[in-house]
Amino acid sequence: MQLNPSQSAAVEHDLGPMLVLAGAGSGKTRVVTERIARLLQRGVSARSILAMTFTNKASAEMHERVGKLVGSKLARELTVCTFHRFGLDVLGAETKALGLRGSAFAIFDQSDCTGVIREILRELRSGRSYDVGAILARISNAKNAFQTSEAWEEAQRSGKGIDEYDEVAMLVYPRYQAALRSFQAFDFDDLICEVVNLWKRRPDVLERWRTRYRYVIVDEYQDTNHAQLELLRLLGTHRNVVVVGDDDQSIYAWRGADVRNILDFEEHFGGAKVVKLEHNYRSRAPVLDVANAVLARAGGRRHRKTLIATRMGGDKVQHVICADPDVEASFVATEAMRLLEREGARPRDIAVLYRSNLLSGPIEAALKERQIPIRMIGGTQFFERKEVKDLIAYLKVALNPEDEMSLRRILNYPARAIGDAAVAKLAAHATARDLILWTAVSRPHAVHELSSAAMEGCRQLVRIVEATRQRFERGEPSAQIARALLVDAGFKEDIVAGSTSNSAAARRWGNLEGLLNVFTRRDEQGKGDREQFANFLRLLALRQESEEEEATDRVTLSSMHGSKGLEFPYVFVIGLEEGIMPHQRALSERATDAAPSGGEGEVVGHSIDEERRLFYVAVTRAKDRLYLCRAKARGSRGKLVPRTPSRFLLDVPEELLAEREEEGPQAPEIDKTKAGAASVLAALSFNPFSANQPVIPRRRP
DNA sequence: CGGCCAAGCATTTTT
DNA sequence: TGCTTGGCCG
Repeated sequence: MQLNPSQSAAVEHDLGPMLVLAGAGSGKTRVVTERIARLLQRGVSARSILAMTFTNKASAEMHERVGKLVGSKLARELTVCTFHRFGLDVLGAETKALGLRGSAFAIFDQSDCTGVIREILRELRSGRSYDVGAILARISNAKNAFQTSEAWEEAQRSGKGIDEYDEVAMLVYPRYQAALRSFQAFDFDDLICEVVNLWKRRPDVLERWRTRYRYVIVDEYQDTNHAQLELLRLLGTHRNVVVVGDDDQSIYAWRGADVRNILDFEEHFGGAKVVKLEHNYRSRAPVLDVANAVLARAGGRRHRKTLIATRMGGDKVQHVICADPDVEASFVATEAMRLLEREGARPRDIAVLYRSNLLSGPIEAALKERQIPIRMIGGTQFFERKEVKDLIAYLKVALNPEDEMSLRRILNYPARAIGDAAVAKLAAHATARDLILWTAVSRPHAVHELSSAAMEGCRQLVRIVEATRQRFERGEPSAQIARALLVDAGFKEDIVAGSTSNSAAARRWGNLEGLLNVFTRRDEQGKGDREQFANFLRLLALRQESEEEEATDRVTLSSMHGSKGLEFPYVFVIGLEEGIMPHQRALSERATDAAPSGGEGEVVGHSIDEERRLFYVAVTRAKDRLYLCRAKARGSRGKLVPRTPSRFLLDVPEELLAEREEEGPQAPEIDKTKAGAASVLAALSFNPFSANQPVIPRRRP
C-alpha cells in the first residue's frame, strides 16, 4: 500500500531533528522501517544508524521488518536494540574508562535491587517495616534526575513537604549506591545514567560514540525518562535525531516516564520538524469514534490529534452491563465461543483486556471451561521468578566464585542451617582476612564459632558447586549441567515441600523446565565456551519471556498495559467500573506512591489522565469489534459490593454505544456458590488438576 | 535455625 | 478472598 502524505513526509525527511506523532494504528513501525531503508538507499552507512526501542520484542520486530526491506545482510549492520541494551554495550565497551576491576559487571534486576534495600533496612534497624518497592521507586526517580543523594536531600528539604518515605529513601540511597558498586553491579537505571555520567565526564569517549552513530531513531518516545533524554541530547549533536511516539499513549509515568519529553521535544531539539500521523489503518469507524470521544475529555497538555478512520462500516461498540463478575466472564466466554464457531474467528483474533491482573481469574476459568485455549500476558517476568533465579545463581557461582550476590542467594537455599548468624560470621571472617566470601565458605572449619550444622551446610554447598564446576570444565552441555544441579541441590524436593499446592509446585517446576529448554536450545545452536555461557547468564536479566509461544493460536488475556502495541480483530475490555478503571489508587493517593521527580504537584489529576489514556490504549487495540463490559457488583476482598460505571464509559456519547444487559444464567439462583462450583466441575469432566501439571518424578530415596 | 501461625493487605511492570 | 510477611516458639 502507498504511503499517505504525512507518512511519506516522515520517511523522506532529510536532515535535522524530527518528531513523528503517531496516533494509535497509524502505521508507525512502517514509517520507521521505511525511513531506515530510505537512509540506506541514500548511501548512509548501516553502521552509523542506531534505532532504540523499549522492549526486546519491539526491536526484534523492527529489525526483522527492516531486514525484509533491505535484506538481512545489510540489516545486520544496523544497531537496533533497547535503550538498556545500548547502555550496556556502551558500558561494556568502556570498562576501562569506567575504572572497573576486570571487564565484567553484574546487572541487577528489580528483585536483586529490592533485596539490597531490604538488607540495608535491616542494618538500619528502623524498627518498622517499609514497602521496599516504594523506596526503590524514589531512589530510581532521583537517579534518573541525576540527583546525588546530597543534592536530592537538599532539594527535598528546601522544597515542599517530604514524607516518611522520602526520609527513608534519602537514608538508603547512598548506601544502596555503595552496595551496588561494591558488587560491581549496575541496576537498570545505571545502564542509562552511568553512560550519561561517563559521557559528561569524558568528552573524548562521547566523541567516539557520536561519530559512530550519526542517525538516531527512538520509538515509543512518550515512555522515555529524563536520563534517556539526556543520553539522546548528548548523542544527538549531529541533530539527526528522529523520535516517534504518541503522548496520548503515555501510560508509564508511574514508572518514571516523563511525558514532557515528547511535549517539549521542539524545545529540546531546536528547529525540529513535527509530523502528525492521524490516519488510522487499524480500527473500524465505530471503534475510533469511541476512542476519540475518550480523548476529547482528556485534560493536561497534549499534542492535539484526532484519529481519522480509513476502515468504514462495522458494528457499534457494545456496552455490556453484567450482574456480577461471573456473569461477565460467562458473557465473554459465550460470546468468544460464538465468534469462533459462527464468525470464523481464530482464537488468536480475540483478546480480553483488564486493568488489573486480579480480574483475569473468572475469565480464565470460563474460557477453560469451554476448552478455549488461552495465553496470558503479564505477571512476573520469567527470569525474575524465584526458582529460576535460584538455579541461575548456582550456575553463576560455579562459573565465578567471586559473584557474591549469587553466592549469598544460594548459601542457604535449599535450607542447610546457614542462617543470618552464620552468614554474618562467614562474611566477617572473609572481610577480616581480605578473602572473598566463597573462600570462607570453602573453609568453614576456620571460621570462628560457626555452628557445626552450618559447617556441614557449607561443605554440602561446596560439594554441589564443585561438582557443577567440574562439569563445566569437562565441557558438558549447559542443559545437562543444570539438570544435574537441580538433582544435586534438591530443588524438586524443596519446591514440593515449599509450595502451598500441587499446582503451584508444578508451575514452579515447569518454570525450571522452561529454563532448561532455553539452555538446550542454546546448546543446540553452536553453544560456545564457559565464558560465553557466563555472559549469556548475565544478560538474562535484560530478557523477558523465554521466547516461546507467540505463534500459538490462543485467546489473549492481558492487562491493559501489557496490550500496548498489539491489535486484535475482537477485543473485550472488562471491569469498566469506578475504582477499577480508573483504579482506586489513581483516585486517592497513598503514602507509598512515589511522585515522579520534578512533577508539578496535582498528582491526583495527573494520574486520572493517565488512566484515561490507558483506557484509550485498550480501546484502540480493537480492529473490528469492541465490547466494553462492566459489572453492577464485584467482590472486593471477599464481599460483593455494588459498582458504578467507569467515568470513562459515561464520557462516551450514548449514541456511539449499543447497550445490553446480561443477567446471567437463568438457572434459578438457588445456592450460588454450590451451583457454581458443581457446574464448573461437571463441565470440566476431567481431572482439573491434570491439565497443566507435569508429572513430578519422585527422586529415589 | 526453621517451621508454623496470624495478621495485614492487596495496580499497572517494556528493562 | 487468598497470599505474603513477620514474629514467636520449639
